[in-house]
Amino acid sequence: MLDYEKAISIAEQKCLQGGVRFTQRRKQVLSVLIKADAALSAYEIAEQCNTNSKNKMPAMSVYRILDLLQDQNLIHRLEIANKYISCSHMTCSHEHDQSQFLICGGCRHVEEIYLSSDAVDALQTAASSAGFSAISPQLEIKGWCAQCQQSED
Amino acid sequence: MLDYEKAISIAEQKCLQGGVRFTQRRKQVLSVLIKADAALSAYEIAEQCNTNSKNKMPAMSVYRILDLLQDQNLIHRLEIANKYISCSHMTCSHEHDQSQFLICGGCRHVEEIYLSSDAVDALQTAASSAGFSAISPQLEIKGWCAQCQQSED
DNA sequence: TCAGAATTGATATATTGTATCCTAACTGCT
DNA sequence: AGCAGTTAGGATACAATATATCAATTCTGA
Repeated sequence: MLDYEKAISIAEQKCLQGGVRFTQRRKQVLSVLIKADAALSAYEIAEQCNTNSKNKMPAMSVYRILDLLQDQNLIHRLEIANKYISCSHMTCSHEHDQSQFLICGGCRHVEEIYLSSDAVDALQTAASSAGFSAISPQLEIKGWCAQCQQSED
Repeated sequence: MLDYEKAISIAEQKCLQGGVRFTQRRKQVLSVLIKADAALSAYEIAEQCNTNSKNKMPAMSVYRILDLLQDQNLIHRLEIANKYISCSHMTCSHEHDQSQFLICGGCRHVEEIYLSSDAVDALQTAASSAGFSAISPQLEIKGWCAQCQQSED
């Protein structure tokens, strides 16, 4: 899990750089995601916010804030799982332009992995020969986690 | 695009082998997908059915039928796009256990690609070292198609 | 302080997908 | 053919995810 204090201060910086404010509402949403250390749906995030605080967080606001946090590269949206996760590279100083996620088809558990550059290159090549000129830097791969694999037997 | 007549007759066989009936309703849904030669949402399929025929096709039935067709390996569900596409290997005689789709983040256009076995191996290796014992045979990759790439400029 | 921009609130609605229960159609058996 | 059991489809309700819109509020810079 990310160092919470560090992550928040970096988020603050990134928002500043991006010309947007790091408001209480936005901090609240990001905090939930960092502390959860797992992929959560927008409505799960809203629920979390509402148990921790009396100031009601509507789902609508969560979506807006998630969009913004994504623009600032602070979180990722996992399209296969319909969930959101805090960027594990947030506190790194160097640049990362590739993130790969394994998503369990059974329990929807999400695991971040690191592909070899060869594998990434192969994907890029296949994509461009199909007329896709720029593949997304984020790859989602569906699989079966060890636990769900077992219970299938 | 698939040879329609051939595809339908193969679907009939596969259903027979699978111990399920290839009813008119199921044929209707599969026909729409084959003829569309593109990825369609469940509701788009229902709409298509309803313009071609007077016998109303409820979305609920479409979902049920899509599930079944998927079990028989006649169609694929694209989770990133929330759409369905007829299996382009339906009329092949040999086995295929890998399908890879490129999905445009802009227009949601879907393109089927073929990855080298090296690339697939790399994915498998990365997955298993993360505790995912069996990666899904279907890979969805998000990117930007040539057209959407242009209009971004 | 005040105007304009950014942010949030509030409400409605679209889209995608499931749950449930009942009816209709088909199949295999006698 | 007639019946019992299974499979398939219809109908309705609703859950989960997401977007659109407009008004109110808060912040920022001049």
